[in-house]
Amino acid sequence: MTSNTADGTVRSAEVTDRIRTAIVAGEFAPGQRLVEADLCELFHASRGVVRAALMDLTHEGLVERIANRGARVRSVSVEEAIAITEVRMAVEGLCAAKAAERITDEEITELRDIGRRMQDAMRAGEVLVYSELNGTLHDRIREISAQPVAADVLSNLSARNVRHQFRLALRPGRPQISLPEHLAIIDELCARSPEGAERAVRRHVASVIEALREFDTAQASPASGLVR
Amino acid sequence: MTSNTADGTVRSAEVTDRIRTAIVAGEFAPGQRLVEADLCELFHASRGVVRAALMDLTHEGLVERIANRGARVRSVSVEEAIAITEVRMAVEGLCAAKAAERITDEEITELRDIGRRMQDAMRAGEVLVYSELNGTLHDRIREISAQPVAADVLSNLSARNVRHQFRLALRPGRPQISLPEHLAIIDELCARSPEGAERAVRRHVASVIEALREFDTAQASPASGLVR
DNA sequence: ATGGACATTATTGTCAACAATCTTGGTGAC
DNA sequence: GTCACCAAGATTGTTGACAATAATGTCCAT
Repeated sequence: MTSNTADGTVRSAEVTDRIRTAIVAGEFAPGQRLVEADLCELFHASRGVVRAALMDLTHEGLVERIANRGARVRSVSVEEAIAITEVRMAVEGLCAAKAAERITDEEITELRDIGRRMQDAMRAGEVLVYSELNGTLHDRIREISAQPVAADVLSNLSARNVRHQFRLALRPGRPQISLPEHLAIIDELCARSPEGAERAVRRHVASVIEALREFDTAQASPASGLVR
Repeated sequence: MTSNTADGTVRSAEVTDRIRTAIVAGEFAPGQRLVEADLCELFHASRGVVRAALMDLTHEGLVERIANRGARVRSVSVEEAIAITEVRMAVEGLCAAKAAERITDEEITELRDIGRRMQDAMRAGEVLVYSELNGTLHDRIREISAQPVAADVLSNLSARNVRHQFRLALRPGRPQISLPEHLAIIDELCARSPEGAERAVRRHVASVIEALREFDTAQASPASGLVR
């Protein structure tokens, strides 16, 4: 049951969600123009709500708008994905440090459990399960840190990056690299060491950046340097 | 010459700017309700543009909106100001590190010049000049770092914090504390030391947090603990 | 052919009216 | 007196129509 009105039109938040989903899922390709009238027809909504949705998504960094010239799906270059991840590294480091100070005994067992399940998933080759656990781990650290501003910033940053994030997770060999890093983060948190946790998070995200860079060149070189 | 239309109504961006200015200047007090109809009359704009402006400002963190219940000026508690500043610390640390890697010789002389002028301003007791130089220093570091995402996040964070930032700068004795910290940042940047610059920035922002905390208790205690 | 002025079209920006929703004050039953 | 309920008012959410703007195509002079 959606929050549609009786006549089949949808509310503002719904339209925002649906456009966001479509962008994240790749149904709207990066760079594609988003003409308000088209979206109205597609979602059976009025232009007002579509406009509002586009404004929201612009602030989320998923859509790019130029005055009087319309909106388009923002295409995040690898370069920008790296910049986003660099900031994530700084802020997640902060979260980890704060989480290490505040973590409770129950949360420690919870994180250890997540770590175990990540190991299992990797051994079983369950890439998607691993990727999902990865997400919950990062989320839980945010929550434990009790730093609402950081959580806000991070949710914004990862929204922009979903595409790269996703493609990266599916890279063969990637879980093998990131698993020990994740386990190290969990260890430091459970040892209640703020400095250690921050260091571990930074090491991890630095390795993500490294992988993004490799991904960039790996993509560019098969076309014998003509791309970019 | 503003971007007004012939009949005296104003464009969307104008209204956003004017509301933002009014909030930052304190004309709209924290917690004050912002009724769309009132703002329409005040700025001679239609409700559509006022709504858009409020949405923008909501994303900037200056305004708080609850569905069907309207918007109000977001009141940033000292607690939240500290959280904001903590994130700023992390991100500005990143900027400083990157800036130290990229800084040119011209920029080094420029920063040294800012440092000298800050010393002069403090010796002369010119608090406002000092405060302004403080702002330009932080801005220049951002620019030199060439980290657009970090710049984005930071501009958002400081927009939310203007009020506390301002009150803090006017505190007697504050420049005496922060000046050496600023000079240390400049020194590390000019020495092109990423780690040193990040450390110096963190030390500085940590001292800002400390000052915010003191400010909090200094405000609370005169009322003999009844506040909070 | 080419380049510039002009009309055309596609698209976004703005507005005022209407609908939905929440708050507030009152009324009556208990 | 207090609670639930309902009506009235205030305020936000939505819509479709209209205005303004930028992109595109056309025509004519050179």
